Amino acid sequence: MAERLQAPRGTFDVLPDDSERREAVESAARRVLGGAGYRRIETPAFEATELFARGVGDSTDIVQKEMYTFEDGGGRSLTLRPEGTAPICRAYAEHGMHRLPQPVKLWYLGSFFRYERAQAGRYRQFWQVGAEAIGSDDPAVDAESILLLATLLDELDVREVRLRIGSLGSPDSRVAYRERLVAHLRAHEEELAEEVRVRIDLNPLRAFDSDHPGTREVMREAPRMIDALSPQDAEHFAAVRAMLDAAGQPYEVDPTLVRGLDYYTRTVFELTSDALGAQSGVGGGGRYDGLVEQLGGRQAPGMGWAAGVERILLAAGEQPVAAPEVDLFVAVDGGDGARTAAFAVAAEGRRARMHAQLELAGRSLKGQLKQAARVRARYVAVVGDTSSALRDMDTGEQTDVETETIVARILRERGLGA
RNA sequence: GUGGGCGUAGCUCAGUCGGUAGAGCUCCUGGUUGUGGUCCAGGCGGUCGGGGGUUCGAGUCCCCUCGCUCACCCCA
Repeated sequence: MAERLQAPRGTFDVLPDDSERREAVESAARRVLGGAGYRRIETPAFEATELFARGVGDSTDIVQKEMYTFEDGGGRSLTLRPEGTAPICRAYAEHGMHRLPQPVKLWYLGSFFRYERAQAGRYRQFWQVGAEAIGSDDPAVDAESILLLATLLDELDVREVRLRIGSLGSPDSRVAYRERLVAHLRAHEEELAEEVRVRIDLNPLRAFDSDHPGTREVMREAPRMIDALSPQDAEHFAAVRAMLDAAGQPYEVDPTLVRGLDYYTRTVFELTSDALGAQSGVGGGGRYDGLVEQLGGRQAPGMGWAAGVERILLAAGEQPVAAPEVDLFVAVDGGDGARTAAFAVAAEGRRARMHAQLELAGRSLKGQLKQAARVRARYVAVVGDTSSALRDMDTGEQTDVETETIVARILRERGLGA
């Protein structure tokens, strides 16, 4: 035998037994997001590398080391999409969606790619469901967006969910704040962890996440973004919180909440589940008021989030899905004539919109009955060379019938006929 | 990229001090009832992740390597 190939590291097959639960995520997303006026969008699986370099940010881990980048036959640098927001902003600009009633509300479900070491809840190809509202900076957009994700997770029975929110301010106050933070870190450089020191200029906000004792001590005294918000940003944040309060949505304000992508402004949030392992983030997002413009469109504020399908499934309880019922299983008890006749019976049943299955493996009659029971068939037609029998699998009753009348009989008995 | 754990049939696993590979489940066949979900019997199925070494002999010991997995990091 030749060497057996495996799915690449960090990827997985969705087998039939798993696919029903994933479909439940999709239909819940359609229900929750569609119900709020979001419409589905699909963008390409790969994009110009430039899109992510500019949109996500050069200093991010995603751009620095996690992208699947390749050159196509025409010498263009392309990248398998590592996230969904930048492509959607690109589409917004490309299709002139600023002419539509604002905000334009879009949702998506698809797979994304990041070159990382796989672990529980983290894969190289993974699926995300996401929502973006572009074209309004109203705090109601932020609150509604957050609430929609919380609702979606609730409907999918994701366990032990916690919501944290914060605000990063707008670019100018963020730049000023950043300078103060860097100065503070510089002043205490020798007390910081090595990896934090290396990133002082690249991404000083990361220092808040460190669990290094010396660093934590330094960060206790560090200036916090949330205290440095401009009056307008502080007001925006307060409005978002007031609306979450009004909706009865619990949350905690996390002044150190840092998201790993550069485009965020103002509101950021994260939903985590304690039912998960180390990768406890189920979904998160925030506002990105400068992104569309940065990608060459006209200025348009935006707000959105993404949630990991695998993590949703991991954090949701096991929910048994009932196997679908089969109306008719057509068994063969005879030679070639019987086989052909059986084929015709199954075909006729399907034309009558019945769920009909045919014996396809040359099993013994006993084996065929076993198979019929396995697929939860309601009736079994045992088709012979000259005559046939129809068996009710629930009652065990079996009657001899003309082969040609099998489908009509079932339709009559089940009340499926016209 | 760095650590820890683990790699024996499709799946879950056993394999004693190194002696030449087993169970349960699944699947197929037959019997029990002329044809199902019970029970019984049988069958299919494994280069013991791969390579090298020690040994008369390695699934068992040593080295290397690959893979899976959890964690760091980061995020969905």
